[in-house]
Amino acid sequence: MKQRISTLLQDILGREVVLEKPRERSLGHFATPIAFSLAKELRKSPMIIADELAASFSDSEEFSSVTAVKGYLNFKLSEDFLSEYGTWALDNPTSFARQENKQKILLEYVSANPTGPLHIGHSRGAVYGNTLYRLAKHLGYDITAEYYVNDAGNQIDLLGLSIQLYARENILGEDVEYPESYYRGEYLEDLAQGAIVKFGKEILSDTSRQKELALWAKDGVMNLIVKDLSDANIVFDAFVNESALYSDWDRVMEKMALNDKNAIYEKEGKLWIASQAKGDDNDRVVVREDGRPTYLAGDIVYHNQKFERGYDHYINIWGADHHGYIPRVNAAVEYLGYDSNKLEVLLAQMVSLLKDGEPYKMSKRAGNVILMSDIVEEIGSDALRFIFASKKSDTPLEFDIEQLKKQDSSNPIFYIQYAHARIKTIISKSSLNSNEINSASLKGFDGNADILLFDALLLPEVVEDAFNSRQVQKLPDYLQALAASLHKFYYDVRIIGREDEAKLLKLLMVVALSLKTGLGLLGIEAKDFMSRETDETD
RNA sequence: GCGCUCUUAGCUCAGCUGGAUAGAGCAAUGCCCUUCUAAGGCAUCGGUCACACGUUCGAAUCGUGUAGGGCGUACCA
Repeated sequence: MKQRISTLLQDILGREVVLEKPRERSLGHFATPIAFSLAKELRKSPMIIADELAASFSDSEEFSSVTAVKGYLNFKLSEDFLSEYGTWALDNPTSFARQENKQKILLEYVSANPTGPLHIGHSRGAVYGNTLYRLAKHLGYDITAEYYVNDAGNQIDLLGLSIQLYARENILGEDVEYPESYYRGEYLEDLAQGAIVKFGKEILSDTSRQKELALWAKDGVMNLIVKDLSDANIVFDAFVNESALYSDWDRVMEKMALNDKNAIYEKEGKLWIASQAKGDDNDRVVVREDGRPTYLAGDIVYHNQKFERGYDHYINIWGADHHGYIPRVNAAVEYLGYDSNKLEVLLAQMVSLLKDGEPYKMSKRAGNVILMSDIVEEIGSDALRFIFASKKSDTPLEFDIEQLKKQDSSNPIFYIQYAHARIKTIISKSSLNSNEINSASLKGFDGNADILLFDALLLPEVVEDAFNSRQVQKLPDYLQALAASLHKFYYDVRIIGREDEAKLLKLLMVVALSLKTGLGLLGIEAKDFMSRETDETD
């Protein structure tokens, strides 16, 4: 809608136009401050320019009025335009807010180490990434969601060791020293018990079999992670194992050397990548003195593989504590002969939890982590998704765990769900059938109904803007505002029994479509009915 | 020290390609159920947009500086 208006204005005014929301709804649907920017070159006052411009829109199908107020140009869309659009949306519900985009995108996110279940910090990036994924799909992009499994390196050794220590302490009853850096948590119990069934008790105390134990256990941990994710409606298209990449290492190094013979060099018995020459602070070690590759080595091979698979654009979602890592990966991508501008790294900032106003320090390796699965169980996946999707991902977020547990109006997801359920209830209570509703027109509203219609039809712009700007929170913000409009309308107008009942119901159906589509993009299912819980037993 | 980033209402956050009176939710206070679910609506309260200077007809938005917070500055991932 906005797109169409915008190009229309460009045709008439002959230049790019910034469209914004007017200060007040009564002024119009769209506004532009273009007269101000023209004022200087035309050497005329903005007021006069705006008046002149307004006059040039005298006969246009799309607008019912174009007015100049204090230098702003305000546009009011015509009833025909809005009615046609709303009817089209109801007739083509699955096409509403959809687009065609040819671009192929590879999205990598979560990629948490397979050393324990996901915690609350991971879930932010997970929700953010999955919401982007859903938006992209809806907009027609060919997008693939991928999880990079770091199943090699120190943390895997540590997993094996941690299981053994846990088992020796809690199952075999030994007195062991359990250093801070080792993993803890209930899941170790299940892994240890599983290991006994699979390998026998001996493996729990045989230090030479740690690796074997770990390699077996990581699959179990991945199952936990996959379940945590799917409980929050997050599903991946592919998993790539770090361990499977190293066979490609020699070829990738040759590839870099072919592009730039100084890309990789040897010093002090180690292999380094000359990332400083590509904007990093220092050069980085990729293979240690003992021949073990560093984490970066895996990422280099992985990114080479990504680019060889040939996408138009690559998006990585990383925790904010990895931001210093971006230059070295970019350096590697360039040494591999690819355009690092195609690689976009989005950072999901830290989540800090408060409990009754006190900071709640999270550490994955301490036992006191807040598990994603616990939160999903307590407040539901819908509320979790909504909370993370409604905050800008690149600013640190702080919230009180007690607030999260509330299931009342302070939880905006209920507010939106309730709006949708109210519409469904009215429609089911009306004596009109769907034919009578669908054949009504969306014209000739009084009161605020036309504003509600316009609001509901804004979804396509919001979806597009939310994805393009990677500002996912614009969608929940919009849905909340739309729900507010609906609730107000519901209060003001008693629909059943009015003579224009059919067209009002049709209007509500457009609102419901917008809410349902929007919620779906957030991975939340719209409810047709909500039963109020009376007495809460806690 | 250096790099990145943040600072907007009591709290959590929007707004930032410069534009009309800086917004929402929560909290607080007061109203509205003989009315399609009150999980709702209405109203009130609440702000020197961290501070200073600069650019501009115009700055929460852009630039510089200051203060304070977070993260990074690994041959950990």
